[in-house]
Parts: sequence; structure tokens; C-alpha cells
Amino acid sequence: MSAQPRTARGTRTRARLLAAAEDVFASAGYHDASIVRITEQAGIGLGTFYLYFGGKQEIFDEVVNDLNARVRHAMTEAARTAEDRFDAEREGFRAFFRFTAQHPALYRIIRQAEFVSPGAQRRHYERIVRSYAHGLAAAQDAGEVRPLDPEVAAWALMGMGELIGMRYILWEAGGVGEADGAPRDIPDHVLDELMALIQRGLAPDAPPPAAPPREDVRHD
Amino acid sequence: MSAQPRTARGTRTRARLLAAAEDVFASAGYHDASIVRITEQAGIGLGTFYLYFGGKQEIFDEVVNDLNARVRHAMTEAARTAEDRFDAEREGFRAFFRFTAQHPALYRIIRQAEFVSPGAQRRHYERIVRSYAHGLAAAQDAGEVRPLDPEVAAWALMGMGELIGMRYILWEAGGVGEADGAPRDIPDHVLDELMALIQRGLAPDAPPPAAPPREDVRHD
DNA sequence: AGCAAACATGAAAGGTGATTCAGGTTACGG
DNA sequence: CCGTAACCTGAATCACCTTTCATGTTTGCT
Repeated sequence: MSAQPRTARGTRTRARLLAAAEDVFASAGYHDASIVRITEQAGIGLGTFYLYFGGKQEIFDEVVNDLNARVRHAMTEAARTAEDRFDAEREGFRAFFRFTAQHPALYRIIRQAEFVSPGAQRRHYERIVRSYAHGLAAAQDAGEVRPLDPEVAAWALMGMGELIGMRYILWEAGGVGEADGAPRDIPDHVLDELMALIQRGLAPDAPPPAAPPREDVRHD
Repeated sequence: MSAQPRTARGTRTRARLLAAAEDVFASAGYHDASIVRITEQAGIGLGTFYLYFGGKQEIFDEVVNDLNARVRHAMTEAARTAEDRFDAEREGFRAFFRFTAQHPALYRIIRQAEFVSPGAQRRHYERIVRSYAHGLAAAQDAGEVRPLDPEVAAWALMGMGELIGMRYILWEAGGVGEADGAPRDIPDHVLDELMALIQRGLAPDAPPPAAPPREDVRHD
């Protein structure tokens, strides 16, 4: 069984194991990520691993939870300062892509969770959707988003982000040779195209054609 | 090394191995899918496996290619009779969801390909996107779709389908208890919501509202 | 300083699974 | 009804991994 560290040294050791595990799972995959590799990468003895984690699956789950919390934090934080729904969408997605660029582990690990830990995978997606759907519902009440099922929309929009991120962030921009290892940002035109799809998909229907404009629009 | 069968018996044996592999990879995952399990499920001797496949990874790749060809065929076939772009989208997605319901192996296997065979995974997605982007470009030329980058749009739309399928097909409809093992179709309202997003996202801009009356916008 | 409690360690036990191979069985042209 | 090529087989080999544990080291407290 795992145990919580009781001293500063133990805390540090546990954290190093977690970080190493994220690395190794992401680069080698669950199957090839042996405990030996994780402890080596962490610079820690093999046996020590079992002081803090019950086993391979247990540390995997913890890595998933950790990544989930971090990516949601990044997105929420980015969207918090937005003034309208569209701004929130754009900044949220931008934060997601940035996180993806800086932590490719997110994708690789979530995908593996399909078999390694289906429950953890499901929790990951559902947590993101929940807050996304909340945001959409609120925007809907405010009239910024047309009537729609916020949950279905949230899954669809998250899907767009997922594959766009995979293609344009993880699979380095196809074609243009870029050798440096620097994490690339989402190309502007890709984000623009994505936001255009989203905005048009969510926008309220235009008011009845030639709708009687309110008083803020003056006609003489 | 693998070898092609030279007799009817050999052909049958190879096909049984492939089918069994799809099953086992999908239900147990690559890691837990031992050759023993595959050959047992196929009702074939262990050693026989190596007459037809070079190893575990080789048969995995072949399963991926096979699934890819089948799902694309299903989608293309469904979209072929459509009269306009929107119809094509709807029928294509419907076919994709139906295929997903009938062959959950598709998702589970593609996701694992991330590590097992990144090349095969990439080919899978890229093949789907290529034909999707072609369709969009053609519709664009025909004026049925607004100006946009067909490739970016194709990735985004495929992403919607991927996550919607995962949520509403693979994760049996959340909440409503349905015990039977029958593959469920996509709920109508989900498909409707999805199509609404797509249609609005792709539709050409409405022609200048109410016949472009130049003279009514006066700035003195 | 002195002493528990925490912490660290890696050799070895106990498993599992991919792949090989030497030896049978089946199919089919002649 | 032969003979040969194709096909089939599963025990054995080899490699590698998770997990345990007996033994040593460090930390924090008094």
C-alpha cells in the first residue's frame, strides 16, 4: 500500500517519482514504462517506489488526476478574465493548446488510460465537460449563445480541441521543417479557423430580419 | 517474417487470426493481448501464428489498416447518395456512429496505436481527413460551404465525431439503464445538436441582410 | 549526543509472455 | 495411392518485470 510521506525528504522523493512517472509514461507508454525506469529517471532506488505507491497502476492514476487538475486550472484561469463568451472560448482553447505544447504527456497518457484505467480516463473527460457545459449554459442564459444542449455541445467542442491539438501541436506542424525542440504555439490561422467554427456554431440566431433596432442604434 | 497463405486452408487460418486479434486487442488491450489468447480465440495452435505474422506488432498494424479501410468505406458509401453537403455530413456521421456501435474495436485500437504503432495511428487519421477535406473543398467550390481552410475544418469536425461517439456510443447512454448488449444508435437529439453545430459552422454567410441597401446607412 | 521512526536500497523470488523449433499432419498433383 | 509442399503444433527458451524483504542510512526529537 502507498503511504503519505511524513518528512520533507519523503515529500521530495514522492514528488520526484510522480514527475518521473509522468515523463516515462508519456515517452515510453504504460507497458514499456517499468518501475525500474521510473525510479532510475527519478534517481531513486527501486524498492523506494513501493514506499509511496501501491504499484504501477496506482501511480498512473495519480498522474492522470494531476494532469487533469493542471490543465483545467490553466483553462479556467485563462478564461476567467474574458469579457464575453467568445473571448472565454478563445482564451480557454489557447490555454489548452499551450498546455498541450508544454505537456505532451497529457494526450499520450489520457489515451493510454483507455485500457490502463478507464475510470480515470472517463473522469478526466467528464470533469472538463462539466465545467465547459456550465460555462455554455451560463452564456446561454445571458443570451450570448443560442439555445442548444450544453452537454452535447461541450463534448463536440472538446473533441475539436482534442484533434486540432493532436494534429497541430503534437504532430509538429506538418511540412515546415522545424528542428528545435521548443514547444510551438498553435498557428494563428488554425486558431482563427477553429474559433470561426465555434462562434458560428454557438452564435444566437440573427434577430428576425430587419428587426426593429433598439434605441442605441440611431437612424437619424 | 509473415507469409501469404498458398491454399484455401491457409487463407482461412490467417483470416481467423486477424478477426481474433481485433477482438482480443479491443477487449484486453495490446498489452494483455497475448499471442496465446489470440490463437486460442481463433482456435489455432500457438506456433501457427508465426506462419502468417511476423509478430504482435505486425498483426496489430494490419488490424488498424483493416478497420480504417472499413470505416472509411462505410462513411463514403453513406455519403455517396447525399444530395447536398449537409446531407453528406449527416449521413457520413451517422454511418460513422453506426460503425462505432458495431465495432467498438475501432476506438479502442486506434487509441492504443498511439504507442503501439504511431505511424499506423497517424495514417488512420490522415486518411480520414484527406477525404473529408476533399469533400469540403468541393462543397466550397460549389458555394455550399463558406470560405475556410478545409483541412483545419476537417480535423475539427472529425474531432467532434470522435468525442461524441466516445461519449454517446461507447459509454452507453449515461444514466438510462440499458442492460441489453445490442449496439445502440446515436440518440436523435445528439445527432441533431451536432449537425446544427456543423451546419452553422460551415454555412456560407447569409447574403447581405435584406438586400444590401447601401443608402440606409448614412454617416452624413 | 542518542535513539526511534522514516526513509532508502537492490538482489532475488516469482511470474508472464513473445518467439523458436523439431517433429507431426493434411492436401493435392501426378 | 504416393510424395512433397504447405500447414500445424505446443513444449521449451529467453528476456524482462513487478514486487518483496532483509539490511543499512538519515532525519527529527529530546
